[in-house]
Amino acid sequence: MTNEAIAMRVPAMDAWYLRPQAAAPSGVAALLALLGVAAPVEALLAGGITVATRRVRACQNLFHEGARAEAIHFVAVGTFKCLHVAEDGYEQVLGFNGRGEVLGYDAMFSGVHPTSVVALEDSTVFALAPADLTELCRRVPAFERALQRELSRQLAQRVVIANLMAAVSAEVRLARFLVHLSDRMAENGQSPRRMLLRMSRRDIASHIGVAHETVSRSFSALAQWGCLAVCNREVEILDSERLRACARSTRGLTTDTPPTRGRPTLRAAQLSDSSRCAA
Amino acid sequence: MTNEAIAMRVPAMDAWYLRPQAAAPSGVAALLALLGVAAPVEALLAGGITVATRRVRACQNLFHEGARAEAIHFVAVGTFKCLHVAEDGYEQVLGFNGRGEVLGYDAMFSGVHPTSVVALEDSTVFALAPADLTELCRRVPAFERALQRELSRQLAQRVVIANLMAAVSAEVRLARFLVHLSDRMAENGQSPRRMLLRMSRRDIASHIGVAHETVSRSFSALAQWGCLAVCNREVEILDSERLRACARSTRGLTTDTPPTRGRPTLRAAQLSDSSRCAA
DNA sequence: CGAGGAGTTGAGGCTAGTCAAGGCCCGTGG
DNA sequence: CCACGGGCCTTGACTAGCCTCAACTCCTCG
Repeated sequence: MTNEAIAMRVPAMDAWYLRPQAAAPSGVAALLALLGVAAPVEALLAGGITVATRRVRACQNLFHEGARAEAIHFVAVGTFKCLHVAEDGYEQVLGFNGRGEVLGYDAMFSGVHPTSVVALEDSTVFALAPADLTELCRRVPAFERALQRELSRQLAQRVVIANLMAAVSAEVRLARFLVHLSDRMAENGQSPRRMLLRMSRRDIASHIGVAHETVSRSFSALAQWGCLAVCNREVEILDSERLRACARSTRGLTTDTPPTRGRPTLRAAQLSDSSRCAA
Repeated sequence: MTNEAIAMRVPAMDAWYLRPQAAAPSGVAALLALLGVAAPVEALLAGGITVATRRVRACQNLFHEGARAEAIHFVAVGTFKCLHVAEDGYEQVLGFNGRGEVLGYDAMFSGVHPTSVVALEDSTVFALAPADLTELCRRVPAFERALQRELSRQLAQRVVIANLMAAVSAEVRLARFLVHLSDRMAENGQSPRRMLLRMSRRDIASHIGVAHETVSRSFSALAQWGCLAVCNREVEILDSERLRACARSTRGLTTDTPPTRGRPTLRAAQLSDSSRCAA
């Protein structure tokens, strides 16, 4: 209903979206290389499987929520955010995806995308039709294993989201977000210490369930505590152990996490004389 | 133990809730009947597939986080909670599962359970070994479709969790939780208006990301607004439309999507005067 | 050069967390 | 049998933390 309306509102983009764009460079081989899957030559040479390459500009949708799923995508270059739009337009960000990750797998079994995916920068994906996906799984067992590993990760996403949005302080949520991001960078062979955030503060705010100003303040707090160095979207983790300790802390327990001379001026203490708020 | 006791306290409601529901002769036929899958007789007669029946007492684990997954489970009778335990012992509740739902599917592809599952009342599950699961899918296509539908739902879980834990007021979160629960009751052919909650306030609190006292207050608020009648764990939805309107409201909004106005304000506040809650 | 978005920071009000007390119900043990 | 202890739930009081609004800077883009 609303989703159709939203889809209709962007005809120009849809035209671009649906353009053939032809199977580019290497096709199947490039996809398997991206996933780190070694494949027998005969599997590559056998025809019938089409791997399309699609470029998506920053801020454009890879696909819209509610759209019929015609392909499964693998991020080759770039970063995406996965989100759900409420009826009143509020964007709930569900996660961010980078190189090697699968997009739209959650539509494979229902046929309809339950979420929208938007590029955060100019990006490239490989697109594979469901039938070709099945065929590739049959021909390359290692690919099937990679896909199943990815499926496990998708299923585990709810734990990640719950941990990020749990009832803990904003600084802890941000710390958990950064730790998670850092871990994934490490998995991808990139530096887990220096990161360039592709998403806005607002996107992070939606993802961890706080206001975007609070994200900003939490970055400042983590920096003051010596965990981070922050310069706009460039983040360097200075003290990984302290950051992880912060990410581990919950609200129920005493402030055991930032005991180390973190707070230069305890703002809360200064504000203690805030008269009364009695009814 | 305590759950048993509590269940005993509401005999009239339990009689309604726990109505016979197919006394389950055991085996494959019972499992397929549970899922509403019609199967050819020959598929049932052919041996080789073992469907075990397992009883789990209230407050006991069906399986533990980190355990190797040896079977996939289908809830035949009862209710479970799915949770993740943090290092400091904090229980993050990820969801609740009732009759007909699958438990432990997220371990199928990794071999290890990423979450724990605990019975909220004395319950019964069907257990199926992975190999038998595959075989049953092969023999009964309708079962495979049912399983794929379930997989879609599991993948969509992160959207549900994000909506429940998003940055909105506690009353809205609780309303969303109840609407979701009501919808699932309706799907199962049970009354979507009168519900007996099998989980404690604390479990709900963890699930929607607030303190358990706040859950209590939010129940009271929804009752005062005329949405609900609440008596301990017995909940009756008096005004479904108002409850859903409350569930829809959000606290913030992105200036991105709606080019026009139509700000839905912040709170569903105009619903105030409602004499009493007892119906 | 102005417009506008992204990010930061401050001030203040309000939500919800925390602590506490009390009611209710049960199981245990005297 | 009853007293006791301990869960669960509710409600009240207090207040810490976060949301909101607002101002300002920086940067990009037309």
